[in-house]
Amino acid sequence: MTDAAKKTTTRETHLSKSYEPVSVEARRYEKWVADGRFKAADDSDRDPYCIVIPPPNVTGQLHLGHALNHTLIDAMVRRERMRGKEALFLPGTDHAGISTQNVVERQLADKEGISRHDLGREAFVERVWEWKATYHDRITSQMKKIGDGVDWDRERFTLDEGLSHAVQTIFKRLHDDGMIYRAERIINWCPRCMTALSDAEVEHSDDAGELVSMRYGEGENSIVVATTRLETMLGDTAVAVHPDDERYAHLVGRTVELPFTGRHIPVVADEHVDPEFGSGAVKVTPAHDPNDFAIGERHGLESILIMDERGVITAHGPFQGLDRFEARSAIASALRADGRIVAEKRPYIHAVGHCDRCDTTVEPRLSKQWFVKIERLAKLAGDAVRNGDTKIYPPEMEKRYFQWVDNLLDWCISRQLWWGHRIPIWYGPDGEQVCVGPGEEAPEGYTQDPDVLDTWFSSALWPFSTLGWPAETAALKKFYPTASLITGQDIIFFWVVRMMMFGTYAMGEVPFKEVYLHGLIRDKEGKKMSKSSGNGIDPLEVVDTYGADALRYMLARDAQPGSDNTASIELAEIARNFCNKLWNGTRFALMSGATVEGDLPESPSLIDRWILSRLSRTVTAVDALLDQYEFAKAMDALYHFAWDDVFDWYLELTKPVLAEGGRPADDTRRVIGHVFDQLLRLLHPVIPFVTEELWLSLTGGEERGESLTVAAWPAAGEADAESERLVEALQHLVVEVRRFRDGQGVKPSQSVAAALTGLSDAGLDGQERLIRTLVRLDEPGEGFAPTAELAVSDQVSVALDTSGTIDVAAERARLEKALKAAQKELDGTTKKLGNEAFLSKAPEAVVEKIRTRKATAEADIARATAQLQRLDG
RNA sequence: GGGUGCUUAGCUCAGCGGUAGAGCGCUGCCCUUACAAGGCAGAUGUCACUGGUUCGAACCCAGUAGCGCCCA
Repeated sequence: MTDAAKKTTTRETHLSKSYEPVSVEARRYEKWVADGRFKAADDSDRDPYCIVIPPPNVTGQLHLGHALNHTLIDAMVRRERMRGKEALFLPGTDHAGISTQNVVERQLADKEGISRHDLGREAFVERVWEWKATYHDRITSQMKKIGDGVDWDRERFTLDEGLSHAVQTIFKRLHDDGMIYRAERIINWCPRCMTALSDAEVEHSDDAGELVSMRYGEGENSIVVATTRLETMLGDTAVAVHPDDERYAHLVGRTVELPFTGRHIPVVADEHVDPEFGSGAVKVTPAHDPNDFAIGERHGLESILIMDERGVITAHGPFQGLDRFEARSAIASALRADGRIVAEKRPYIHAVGHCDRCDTTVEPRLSKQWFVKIERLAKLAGDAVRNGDTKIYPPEMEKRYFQWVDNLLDWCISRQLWWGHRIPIWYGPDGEQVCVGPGEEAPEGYTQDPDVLDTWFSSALWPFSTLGWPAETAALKKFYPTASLITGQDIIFFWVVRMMMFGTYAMGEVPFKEVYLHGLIRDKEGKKMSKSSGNGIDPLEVVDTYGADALRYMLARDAQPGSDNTASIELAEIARNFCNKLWNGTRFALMSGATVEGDLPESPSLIDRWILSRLSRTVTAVDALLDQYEFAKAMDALYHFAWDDVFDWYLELTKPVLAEGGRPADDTRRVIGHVFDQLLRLLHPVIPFVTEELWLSLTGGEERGESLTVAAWPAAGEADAESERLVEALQHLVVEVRRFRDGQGVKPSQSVAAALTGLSDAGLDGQERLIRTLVRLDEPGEGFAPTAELAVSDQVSVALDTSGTIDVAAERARLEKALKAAQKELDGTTKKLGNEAFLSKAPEAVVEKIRTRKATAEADIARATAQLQRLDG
């Protein structure tokens, strides 16, 4: 810290020879926080710009997907802060009901051999809070390490007091609006987590099972049904056929005997049966299948639950006490022994639902749960996007949004867990039921519903509960609706849609004006990264090895809207190399006396005009790209401006000027200072640490309490096309000479005598000395005897005295290659221009362009040919 | 099964109607006092396949094949 202060106060370049992130990052981050750089004010005159964090699981740890997400959010917010907005990146975490409870239960079992029931609800929840405290510190320190510029004073947790109040408030409001109800329905049940799940928490995969066809009943009174879930037959209460299916018309209204149970079940006619599938007859298990439940309701069938919460068969009979999968094979054997199996298809690939937390096969199960009526909310959420109140980036993602939001079923929100927001419904001794709002007391003698709410129920309030809702806080007024939501496209259904529903419902206004859905992180094989498949790259390891800036840069430069990121450790190295290059470029600028003091020169030199023009174009491009969340392209533009234009050309071009000294050198020092000042600003949102460190060295701003975090974002100036054209000509000349030298095996350090002609015709008056220095061409001296002549362009040619024989073969090869390329170009353009249809139908501008290309090709050929002849001569 | 996207240089990806591009990798030369985590120069492609539209197709249309994702 004191070292750094010394560095900047002396304004000298005590920067190390290469960038060492560890020596910079933690120190910088602490200072930013201490100086309140990320704090947003509720009462400022500045326009608001707020993005709320997609809250990570408080007991989880950051993976690369989080790092990508945070990088993009942080970059957007930092840029807006620099643009003078009241910028807020609001942090927090969620309580992740199921997975957190799972983890703590497992730990209790492993370490103490007890279950949550042994502890009891209160003590168990107490334990989870302890667990939460530990892991909360881990995840926040990770966020600090990757440089999240969040307002820590506003950090929220879904289970904290304010947010719990918000949950209770909206529950009560929805309840009183008739939009929350309790009903017996078929829900997704996880027999391992022992709780209901919402549709979104079920993942379907195509699994290999078996399709077994079996016969119910005997003789004329028999019917064949097929199933992949044999065990459910114990709960069958009917067989259904299509009403028009003549094969079974005689059976409708009669009963067949259900094996093992002694029950006689009716054959019913139902239009929803597909007569084409299997035998055309289906078994009906209303308590264990949503379609069968619907059939059951239509025909007044009994619903028989045949297993308990763990998936163990409870139906009386030989299979009682077996797990559902054990029962499946036991039943198969028994049926086979009975001669009832008429066909078996194995493997039979079919979609099977799995719990997205533990991968256990989900059991559809009749159960009494709480639901949110979705229709009105879904319409609000869908219309908000249709109306353009919220804009989705990339736009293709809208389809996926509508596909979900327009086909939503009622949302099952109750969970049979202890960790979460307890449902604020209380039951009276005589079956009364009241919803208790915030600040209200349940009547004496009532007991509260034991279940808790789906975590996403509270996450859905996040964009406004975190700002103080339901209180009409200044923060809420200032920052709602938030500017944007940036999140992975995999949680569009869990989270984005639900925030849209609750936001529009509770606030009457969308929660965010834009949504940017970024891709997932994959490994080099295209697989989704995960800890279980062992292909994960730990972002914190990347930080330790290459620095947070390298991590952020690597992620941002690969973030293309609509496609996933392919991460590999090599990308981190590339990113680190860029940071190092920037470090050294700036170090050189400082050593050259670059300054940000005073006005820019009134009449800058050609190369200064050129770099200022390139800067202007870069600012324009980066702004346009970032406005569209085109991070990869913005980074590409910055990369090329920095590396190609500034480091490879501009700095090299300034060296001779600086060596010359005098006023031109002073002017250029000022321009170098400006260019680096602006470049560092442009890069700061993505690579905040290295840019801050360098910028403070460049400007000496630390002692004045300055920081790049709050420095003004660059404004694009005018482009200067003339300077760009001239410098391009100069670059072309330089490259041609270098090629020649390289082809001739002339060492870079070796000077060659040369005469340059036609520079003023090419508009490069006054650049001769610069060019000579750059490519080591000495003035022709006594006895100058050119051995080769390079016709660089129509105007410029260079005669070189290589003081000896030249490698004719190499030079000929070089020229012949150029000639061949030009000839190909001439052939192509000549053919086009000889095509009547092309001339009459193509736009004039295109025809003109082809004519120019043809002329250029002709000139190139003439020059190359002449040079080849000279070689022979 | 219904949607939706992808297939371009060895790898990762841009380009989406008018000269095929980038980064990395590769080849050669160079420790040129900012940087070898670097510099200079160079090589590299039947733009998946088959038809069609067009003066002109990597780009538009149709079909085929492979891969991916979402939803059931």
